[in-house]
Amino acid sequence: MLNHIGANDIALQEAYNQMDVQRPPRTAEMQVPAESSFKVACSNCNLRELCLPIGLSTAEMNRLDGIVATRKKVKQGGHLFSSGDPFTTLYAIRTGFFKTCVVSEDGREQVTGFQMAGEIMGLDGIVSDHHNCNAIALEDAEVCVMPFNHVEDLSREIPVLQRHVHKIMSREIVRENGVMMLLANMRAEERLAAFLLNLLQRLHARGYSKSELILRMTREEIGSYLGMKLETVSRTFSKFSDEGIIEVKQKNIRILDHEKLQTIFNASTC
Amino acid sequence: MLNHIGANDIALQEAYNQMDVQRPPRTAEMQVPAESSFKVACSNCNLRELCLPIGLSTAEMNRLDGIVATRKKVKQGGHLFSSGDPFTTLYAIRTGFFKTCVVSEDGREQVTGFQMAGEIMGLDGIVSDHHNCNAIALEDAEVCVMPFNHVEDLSREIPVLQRHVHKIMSREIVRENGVMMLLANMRAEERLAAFLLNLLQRLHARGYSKSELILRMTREEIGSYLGMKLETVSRTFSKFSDEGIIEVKQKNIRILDHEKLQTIFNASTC
DNA sequence: CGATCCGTTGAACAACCTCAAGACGGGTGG
DNA sequence: CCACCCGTCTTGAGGTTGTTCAACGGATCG
Repeated sequence: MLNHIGANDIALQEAYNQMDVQRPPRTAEMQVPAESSFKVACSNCNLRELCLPIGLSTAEMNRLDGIVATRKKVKQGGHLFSSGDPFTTLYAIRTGFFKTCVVSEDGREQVTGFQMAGEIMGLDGIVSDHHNCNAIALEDAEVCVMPFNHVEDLSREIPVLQRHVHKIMSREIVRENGVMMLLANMRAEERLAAFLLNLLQRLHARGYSKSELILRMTREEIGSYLGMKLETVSRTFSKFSDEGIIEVKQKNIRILDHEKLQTIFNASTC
Repeated sequence: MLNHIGANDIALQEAYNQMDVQRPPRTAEMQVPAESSFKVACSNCNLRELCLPIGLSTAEMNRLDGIVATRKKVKQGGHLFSSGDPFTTLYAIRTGFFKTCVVSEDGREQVTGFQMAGEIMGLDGIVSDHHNCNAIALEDAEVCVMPFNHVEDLSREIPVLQRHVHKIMSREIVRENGVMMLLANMRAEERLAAFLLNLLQRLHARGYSKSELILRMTREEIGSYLGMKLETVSRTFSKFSDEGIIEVKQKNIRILDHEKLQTIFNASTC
């Protein structure tokens, strides 16, 4: 059930359990203009198991290297793409953290997801050739630019890639099914527990601790995603803290009782 | 915005405006065993513009005929597939009406969508090779069975089909984004207005009236989809009725003031 | 024609929201 | 280096929406 709101790395969690990468501190020197870009190769990217299918031959891998046209840096707060922009490419996150959100005519913003390294963005644009949401960096980020025509061309020649693309889209559909369940059926505490567990799972798959995390988004953004007001998010954090389940220090969260969090998440009998 | 919760027929609405098909009354004779199936062809199916890409050559069309292995009838209340079933095929609805729903461990059911003729079901199963939701017929139905391996094989040879498959999946992602917005941000009246307008739009695209519809689902199923209790659904229907916006006679709904419904849907300033 | 499911309505209640005030922390400029 | 400022977060009090529980009416179907 947790997987329903999970990211596109569920099956790969085990493979990454032994990783112990720590995110390097961001320094001023690393912040280059948002539009700068340069050539790269997937075949020696340490995230390739997150983005690409497994079991490719060397020849196929070499062909796939061409799938990433360029990389692109986005500074914190910058838009990778905006609703209404023409759709031409998918993006794979190399570093950084994004939110995607839709905005209704009357200005209400709905965060539809949070994305981290190895996850794919832009799938919403395929149906209408225009993006349907905003993708905004919550910290300085770098993405791989994958022209969709090229993805399709290669998919026709590499069945494993074709299946992989289909799985990524299907996974997003299933994730959103889980969010619907969360929004329609769960109470505030269950939502927040589900949110934290999901983030922990995805971060753990990337080599981070299971018992600590840094929230890259504000309380308001969490609230938007979970269908509750920022005050309720804050109160629920406080409640968890009072109960000794977590320790909250601003954006730093330490998990003290993972099991209890799981129990809250599973709670039907409230 | 309405399109966010729309079905996979948005772009085709205009093409179908002139249709004037009325659903034939269901009789006992039409109800055959759920498992019966037989061969058919897409090329002369009157729903092909809803299921299939436009602009195919005759040769391509002939190849595509083979995409539907069989048809399958499902009786009201029957499961087309269930969560956990091995995934092998997609389904296109020929006649009838379905709901898809996920069930959490603790037994809470969440309706994730309602599907009608020309719409595709089963995309949720691709990611894990197992279905992730239940698809249940809300009236006697018939679907086209399309083995997914075959869909993929043909997609590799017919780029237009490949793109079409991608669009269908992207459309589902965008639809669910809209549902998230609805669940997280809207009040009961807005949700129900959005729901009615969406159904009307999709039915209209299939030749039905813009001012009348028959609900194939119960108040509870509507409530599940919209994240509210059946009592609230009923009360909101009554409220709309009192205000002269609609006329409610059990499952029969007549739209008296389409514009007002639209206004409620758009209402930010409540 | 009775059983059952479905829908409607009322009244009390709870969860969450709204509004408001104040605390904290990081960044900036003097 | 310190003071200030702004965005963010926390907490309280009171209000509102939607839920819960319950009873009843109506439709459908064997």
